This record gives sequence, C-alpha cells and structure tokens, in this order.
Amino acid sequence: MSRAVARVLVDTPLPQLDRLFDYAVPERLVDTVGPGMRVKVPLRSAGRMADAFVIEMADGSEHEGSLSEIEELISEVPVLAPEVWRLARALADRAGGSASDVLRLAVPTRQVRVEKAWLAARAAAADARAEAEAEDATTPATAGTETSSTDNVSTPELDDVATRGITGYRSVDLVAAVRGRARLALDAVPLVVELPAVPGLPPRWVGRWAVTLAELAAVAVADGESAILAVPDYRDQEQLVSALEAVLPPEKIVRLDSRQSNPDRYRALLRARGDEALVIVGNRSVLLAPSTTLGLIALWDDGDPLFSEPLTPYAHARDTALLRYEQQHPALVFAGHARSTDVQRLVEIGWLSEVLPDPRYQPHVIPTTQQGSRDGFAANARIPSTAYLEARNAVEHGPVLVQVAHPGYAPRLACTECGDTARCLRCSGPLQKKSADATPACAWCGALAVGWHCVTCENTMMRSVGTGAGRTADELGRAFPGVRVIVSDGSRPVLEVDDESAIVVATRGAEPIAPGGYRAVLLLDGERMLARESLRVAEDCVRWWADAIALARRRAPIFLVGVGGTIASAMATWNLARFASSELADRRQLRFPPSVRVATVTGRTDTVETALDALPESIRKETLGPVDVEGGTVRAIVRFDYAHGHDVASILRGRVIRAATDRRKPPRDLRPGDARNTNRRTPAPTLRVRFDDVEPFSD
DNA sequence: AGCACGCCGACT
DNA sequence: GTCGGCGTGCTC
Repeated sequence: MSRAVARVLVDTPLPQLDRLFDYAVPERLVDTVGPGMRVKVPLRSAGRMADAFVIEMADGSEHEGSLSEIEELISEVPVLAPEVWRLARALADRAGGSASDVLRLAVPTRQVRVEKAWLAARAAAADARAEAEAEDATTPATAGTETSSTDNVSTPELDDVATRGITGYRSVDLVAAVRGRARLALDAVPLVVELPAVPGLPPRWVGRWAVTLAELAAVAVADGESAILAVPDYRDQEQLVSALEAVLPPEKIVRLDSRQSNPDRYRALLRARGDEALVIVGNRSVLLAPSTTLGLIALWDDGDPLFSEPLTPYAHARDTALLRYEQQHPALVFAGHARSTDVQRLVEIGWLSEVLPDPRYQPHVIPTTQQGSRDGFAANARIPSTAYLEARNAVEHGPVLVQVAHPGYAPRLACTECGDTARCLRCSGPLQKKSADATPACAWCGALAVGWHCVTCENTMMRSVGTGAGRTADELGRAFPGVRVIVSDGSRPVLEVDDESAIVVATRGAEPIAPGGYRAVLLLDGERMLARESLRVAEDCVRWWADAIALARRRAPIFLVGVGGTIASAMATWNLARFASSELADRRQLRFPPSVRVATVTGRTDTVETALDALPESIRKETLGPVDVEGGTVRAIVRFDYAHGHDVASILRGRVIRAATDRRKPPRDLRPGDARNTNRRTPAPTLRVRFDDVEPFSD
C-alpha cells in the first residue's frame, strides 16, 4: 500500500543538500502535515536532527532505500507559500546558490504567540463564515486585525483615481496599464505634493512618486489583487506608507521589512499568506512576501545599491521582481526620477514600455562649470555668483537646499609641512574632523588624535582638506548672514523642514522634505562625486541629483555646480532616459554590466581553474583573471550574455557542489616556489560564485 | 558539516 | 590475527 510521503527541503547552507528529500509521515501526523509547514527530520544517522520545510506530499517515493520518518511537526501553520517556494528555487538556481539561503530571508522564525493569535482568528473567521452561511446573510468579517476578508474596498479617493486617472504623465492611462498587467519604466514627476488631509493624521508632504505608486497599488486592491511595493530605504518607505494611508484603509496596508521585530515580521507574513487583497510595502526582502493574487509589483528607485542583497545568494531586488513576474505575471513597474542602465536595457530590448512625465514638470536645472565667484563668502562656499544671487533671493521666501558630498566638517586632514594625509598613530586610518573645534579622530578606529605627529616628517600641525557638510554650513552661515542653517546627514538625518527661510545643507540621500518644495537647490560637490572610481559613478550621480531636484518647488532654480559635458546637458534638458541610454552604449562597447552579466569565481587556484575549465570555450575566453586576492585565494571574473545565464549558473553550481564534497588535500606540486603553499595552514577555501556583482569593477 | 565505512600499518 | 588511523562519500 502507498504510505504518506513528504518531500522536504532541509534547512542547511550545504550546497550538496540543496534538493528535496523524501520522508515517511508517521501515522500520528498523516492528517496534519502539509506543504509549507516546518518539520524536524533525521538526517544521516538517527539522532541528528535538521529543520526542514515540507514542499509537497506524495503517495510514494522514487528513493531506492528505506525512508526515515518525520520526527516532529514544528507547527501546522504553512509558513512557506507555494509561490514563495517556486520563487526561492528559481532565484537560487539563477544565482548559483541554495534555496534555503533564500528561504532564510523569506520566512521569519516562528513566533508562538503570534501564531496562536493567528490560528484563533482563523478559527473564529471560519465559525463566523459558517454562521453567516447558516443565516444566509452577508455579515462582514469582524473584530481584530487578524481577520481575513475578501471584500473589495471602495473609498472616495480611490473612485476618484479610477475615474480621473493618474495625472502628470504623457499620454498614458496608467490605471488601464496596471489592469492590463503592463511592464513599465516609469520616470516619476519630480515634485513634492501635500497629501489630502486624513482625520487623525498630521498634514504631510511627500514625493509625488509616492502618491503615484500608492494610486497604482489602490487600483490593484480595488480589483481584488495584491500589490508588492519595494523601496530602498526607510525614508522612502515612510513617504510611501503615508501616501497609501491617504488612498486605502490602514488594514489594507502591510509593512514587511527587515527593521521590524521578528514578531511583527511574522505577523505581517501570516497576513500576507491569506487571500485578502493587500498592499505589502517594504525594502528589498518584501519581494519574497507571499501573495497568491499578485496584481502589481512596483520598485521605487531601482538604481539604489540598497536593493542588492548582501547575503547569499546576493540577488538584486530588480532580478527578484523579474523572476516573480515570470511566475505570476503581475503588472510590473520600475519607477524612479532617474533611469538605471538596467531598466534602460529592458526598455531597449522592448521588454519595458516607458512612461514619461509631462514636459510641463521639467525642472529648471542650470549647470555652471564656473568655479566660484570673487565676492567674499560665496567664494569660500564654492558657489558661483549667479547661483549665490539666486539663492540669496530665494531664501527670503523659504528654504533653500544645498547638497554636498561629505558629512562632517573636514573629511580629510593633512600635515601642514609635507602635505601627506594625516593618519591615526594607532591604526593608520585617515583622520577626520566632525566639527570646526572637534579634536581630529580616526575614521577607522575612532581614536582621538591627541599628541599627533606626522609619520613622514614628525611635524605636529595639520590642516583641513576638503569640505564636509558641517564646514559648508559654517561658510554658508557667513555667506547668508542672519539665515538659519540646518544640517542633515546620514548619521543625523532631518526628515522634514518647515517652509520658513533656511539654508538646508544635506549630504546626498539625506535631504529633508520641504513643504511646497525648496525655493532653490544648489548641487555643490558634483565634481568630487564624479571623481569616485566606479563603473556606476555617473549613473549614481544623476540619481542623487535627480532625487534632490525632485524636492524643489516647481520652476525653482537648480544649480548644478562644477559639472559640464553630456551629463550636465542631460540634467538641464531632463533627458535622463537618453543619458541612461548613452551610458548603456558605453558599457556595451566595453562589455561591462548591465550589457552583459558577470560572475565572480573565488577560491583556491586549482579549484577556480577547474571551475573555469568546465565552462564552454566561448564563455571561458571571456574570463578576466584569475588574480590573487588575500588569503591564498584567487578570483576570476566571467562575462557572458544573458542568454547563457542558465548554463553558466548550472555549470558553476555543479563545481561549487563538487568543491564542497571533495575534501582532497591540495596537490603537492601547486606552484613550486610559491611560499604561500608551503608554510601557511590554509583551511582549504571552498569555491564561491557570485553573480552580477558590480563591486569588482569599482576601486 | 558531521558521521560511517573501508582499507593499510603497528599491536597484544 | 585486529585495532584504529584518516581518506572518501553520503545524507531520504
């Protein structure tokens, strides 16, 4: 007779165990165990237990040997949704990683209290339904936040969206596009807007992008479908949630992000597991949220590096979104003020359709390569005279934004005598000053530089090099006497300012929102920002500038200081798509990402070599390296076309599994005369593969 | 990772 | 003869 068999995925990072194992279901569990539940199973000799997810149930097994029995059902709550499993599998396969690594990000650890509340609510809802059916009445679901209701919401605001459409974009019916499951590259209108007053909530200004995404999500919910909205950081999330609260009842909005406590995340996950239409908002991991009725996925500002997952298998949220699109076919929206080269690539192959803002919203950007005026304080503050005059005029009416590259006071200090960088005497890290009268401190170890002397020339005096936000603020205070100066940087961010006169000095990405928008914007450190050595500098700068520009009042003057060339004219004409296109063309020329994909292969020399040898010749010949990295390992970079992604991933994955299984000692004759192998006790580094990492192309 | 199996060297 | 070393391979 057939006995109940559960196919499970064992929760382990070992690549060789990244497949399904069959276990017999003991009699006592036959009626309860099901897909998505956590279980404990014996692995290898009895006594060693491992956690696992039940993936599917079967009548029998292909396995030759005898089956072990499931040891224990951890919980009968099916925390792993089938669509999340499929996504995790596809993601791991594409990235050459293990599905369980993805699941660790997707499924929070169990919370018994939360689970009990959920089970109780579910039981209550089932009772209520039965009762309602008996009475043949339609009682709405009652009480508690855990109830599930499939009722469509209809708020006045939402009806308004559906009839009026979403405005600000050129000849596109965005509502119809979402309903038609379109794939869009949406260049957002660069403005701030005031949210409609909601009783009990303070008035609030947010980026207009947030309102647009909220409206799109509301359309999906009105159609009985869920939306997943992903943002790079919490400041964006705050804006988006506020915008959502203006168009949807709060119980339709679920936050799911990595800053939440585990119980909160678990509660959010269980809510998303129901079949209620919801908007699920969060950072990169929100794309792994369960949702069976997914009508929309939208990413805000996909070029932000916070969308790259720092944990194996390092998937980028954009790629997660694309895989999820393939599986569930929701509408897919990549929205941003600037356009990433990655999205541009998808536009150019005809896979995404562009939506452009109405040209009436084009910001008034004035590039000035001129290096500063002669008039006193403005010169110190690195502001060209035209910009200074405009800013002085504008600040009389409200806040003016000044964007700078570096926080602190003096980002770098140097010896007054020999000019060498001042370094920490303890750890050789560079010294910095946090404020004008602060004692210099080490950027690495934090030690205060008291009794400092230059290691090169023994001199004991140092001077500031470069200008941080604090020093700019001091100088601007003198340039604009009597005007309030507000500083916002990454460590002490200011989220909002009022609409009174002020000079707001902010590092990139930390710009506060001003009600009604800034009266003028000065983008000061463009030249320095562009000097960073990275494949994506230009693209990043355009994004940082565009996001700051979007905080300006309509028609406010925006000065891009010290930047010229195509990048400046792209900003001035607000043709950021064309800029992305020319960037992409350059990368194509050099065969750099995202025109091609890359994989970095790291490990012991012979392991890396055999891994590379396993690749087809056409791909092998596009290998850069291997080059030595620290710890007796080497690294190679493989470039390949998107069409070969599947092959490269599966071949390299095979090598990773082999390397993990194979514990033979390294060959004796590995590079004779190489001191590395003779003396050091290297713990045999295994083979590591990472896909689409841009870091090796930076300094 | 762990743990068992197995095939050669020194032992009662 | 056989005890146990670690090199090799597998995990339902």
